Amino acid sequence: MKIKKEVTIYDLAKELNYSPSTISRALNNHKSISKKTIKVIKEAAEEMGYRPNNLAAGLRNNKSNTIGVLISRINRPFMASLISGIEETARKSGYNVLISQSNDKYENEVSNCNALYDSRITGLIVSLSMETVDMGHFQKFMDQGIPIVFVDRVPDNFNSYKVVIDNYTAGYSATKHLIEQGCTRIAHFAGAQHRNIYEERKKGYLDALREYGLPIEDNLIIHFKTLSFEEGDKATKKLLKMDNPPDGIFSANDTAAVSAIMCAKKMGVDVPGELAVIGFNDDPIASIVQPSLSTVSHPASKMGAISARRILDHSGQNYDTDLSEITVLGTEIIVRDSSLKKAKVLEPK
Amino acid sequence: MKIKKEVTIYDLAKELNYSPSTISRALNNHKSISKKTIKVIKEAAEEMGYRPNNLAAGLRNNKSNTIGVLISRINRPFMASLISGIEETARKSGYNVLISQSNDKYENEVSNCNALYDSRITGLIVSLSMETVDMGHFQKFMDQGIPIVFVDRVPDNFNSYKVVIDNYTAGYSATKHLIEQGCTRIAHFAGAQHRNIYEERKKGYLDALREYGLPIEDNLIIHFKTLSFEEGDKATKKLLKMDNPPDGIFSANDTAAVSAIMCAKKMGVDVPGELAVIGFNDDPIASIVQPSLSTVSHPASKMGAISARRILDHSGQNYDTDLSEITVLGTEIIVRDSSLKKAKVLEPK
DNA sequence: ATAAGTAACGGAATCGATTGCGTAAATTAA
DNA sequence: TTAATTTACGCAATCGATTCCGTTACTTAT
Repeated sequence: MKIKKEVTIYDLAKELNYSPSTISRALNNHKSISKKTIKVIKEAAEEMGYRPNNLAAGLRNNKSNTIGVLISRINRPFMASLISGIEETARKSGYNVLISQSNDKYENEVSNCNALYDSRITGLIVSLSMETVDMGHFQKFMDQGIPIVFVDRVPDNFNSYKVVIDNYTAGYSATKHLIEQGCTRIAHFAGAQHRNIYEERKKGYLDALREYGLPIEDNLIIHFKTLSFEEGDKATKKLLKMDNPPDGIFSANDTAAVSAIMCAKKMGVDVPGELAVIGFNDDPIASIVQPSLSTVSHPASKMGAISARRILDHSGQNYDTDLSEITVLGTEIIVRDSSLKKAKVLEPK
Repeated sequence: MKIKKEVTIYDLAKELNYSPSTISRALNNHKSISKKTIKVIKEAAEEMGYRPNNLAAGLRNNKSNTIGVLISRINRPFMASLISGIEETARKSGYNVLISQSNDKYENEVSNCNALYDSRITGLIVSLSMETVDMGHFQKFMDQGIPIVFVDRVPDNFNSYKVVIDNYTAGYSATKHLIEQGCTRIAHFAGAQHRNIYEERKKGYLDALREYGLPIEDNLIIHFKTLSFEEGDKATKKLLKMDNPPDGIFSANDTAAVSAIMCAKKMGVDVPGELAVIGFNDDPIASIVQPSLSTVSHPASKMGAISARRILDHSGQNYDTDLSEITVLGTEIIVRDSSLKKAKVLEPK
């Protein structure tokens, strides 16, 4: 089949006896074009099926009205919601969203980073891969004044926009909650400690224990590689077989927490009676598992929306590489059955 | 801070005393450039921090090495996996992925469609919104020879590439499975019937009943609007309060199926003893709910990969608008506890 | 009535990479 | 040795939209 010729502003110009400059200005509502002319041109454009060519405009303006997103994996509830929030906000302002996943490999992060740069994105939103230590691949964005927003998994040795939750307080509160439920030997499923989020959750856990005068036992702190279901199952089995098993677990994610609940049940250990469990993220599985999983809820979609807004609002601003602008969002402890040893205390009105 | 000047092929040309043509050809491994020159130019490019400008190349070639994705919502397990598969395949071939979500609104689908078109995407992958009936907004892609791949939720009045699962057979098999487990009054949670996937799942359900001589009872077929948890809960309650309640449910998705299980448990109805349940999709919640949910597994990521490949392989081909090329993928019945009334029969080796 | 101002538009360069066509030099064939 | 290729490049147009400078025809102020 034959391909129809695309309609350009030159075609419109010829058809309407105007210059391409006027067509362009009219389509962009430039003030030096009369209302009447704008109306005529826009109607003709509509009728002739004109569609702007973003590549041409982008080349001329050296930007593409596109936000690049660089994350580890799309098919995780948190990440999917994050992207969803980014996409919604971006689209409202007429921006497109380019996505890429690193699968937690540094190498992929670097090459995806370059691919996004080559597309001349307006800004970049990043959640670091597990492996990433060096930040060199982000420098070219800074050099060009292209804003970078790190979200959730952020670096601490690189200045830029950052959107995070207060992982320390969340970890502290989750642990405190278990303590208030009567737990005295609380284990922690910790994530890779070079990623800020896991490090801070652990710090919160440790400080809560200290504050309540509970001993810190190294063999109750399990360092996970990926916080997967399998890892969680194995760790739980090991913990529950100890001579003096823990009576609570604070897991740095829900997947491992759910595996702990299911493993405990299989081993005949009562949750929360003998083992209280609290997770992190509020994934869908948290409300489905039985007993339902207490957890820390993450405003994922909102984080995405804020990150996108950072980029949209940045336009033309000067980039101060000497400081970071950090947005910290609150979290919420969602108390469900897996941690509820005592009856819920009614809040005063 | 000052913005560094970007390095272009003209800068390389000046620096190395070659013409821009030679630089361009060298970077693209054109055969008329000597190996030695290519090596020299590429090394200089690397050293000077040259990065190609996709906008410029795209404008010249009238394409952007970008695949557009238009779906209803990103934060659904199936969709997230689909995109993940698309992204992986696309990136391996050096393509970027632009995403947009319609939130199941026809209006959004149309405007996102235009936005993607304006970015001169190489191809479009679409899963239709719930509302979409008219297909006019896709015509401009056909006119330009830009391939469209409909995936999962596909139209039947529009010729193009299509990637689907055999929803009819899956619905048939799921229902048959319940029958073989001894169910005689099987309810169906049906989705919106103007979307092919739900229509076919229902057809499969109906035919299985017919084949086994079971009566079709209209009051056992519940038509859902969104197959949400709440809808499922309500429907289940209604069903179980009937004088002659069903002994099995085939739900067109897992969310509603899980809600049925939880609702039944709350009402003291044994699953699968008094009510066997099977869902669709194999979402993560399916293996977490107790009893674990039998379901139909969807090769989501693979569907994404195949869709992307369709577009990558299409390049330059002639578009025959008189036929559809349909790829049908198999599904698998995953038998878990929610449907297992009888002991599992061992397969012959 | 004349200078000054403004409204409405056109010309042409520009963004960066690609590529058809042309050409000089080097190599091979005869 | 000369003609015929082949190798290795350069020139300049091109893609479509934007925008800096004009320019012309009107208004408005004085």
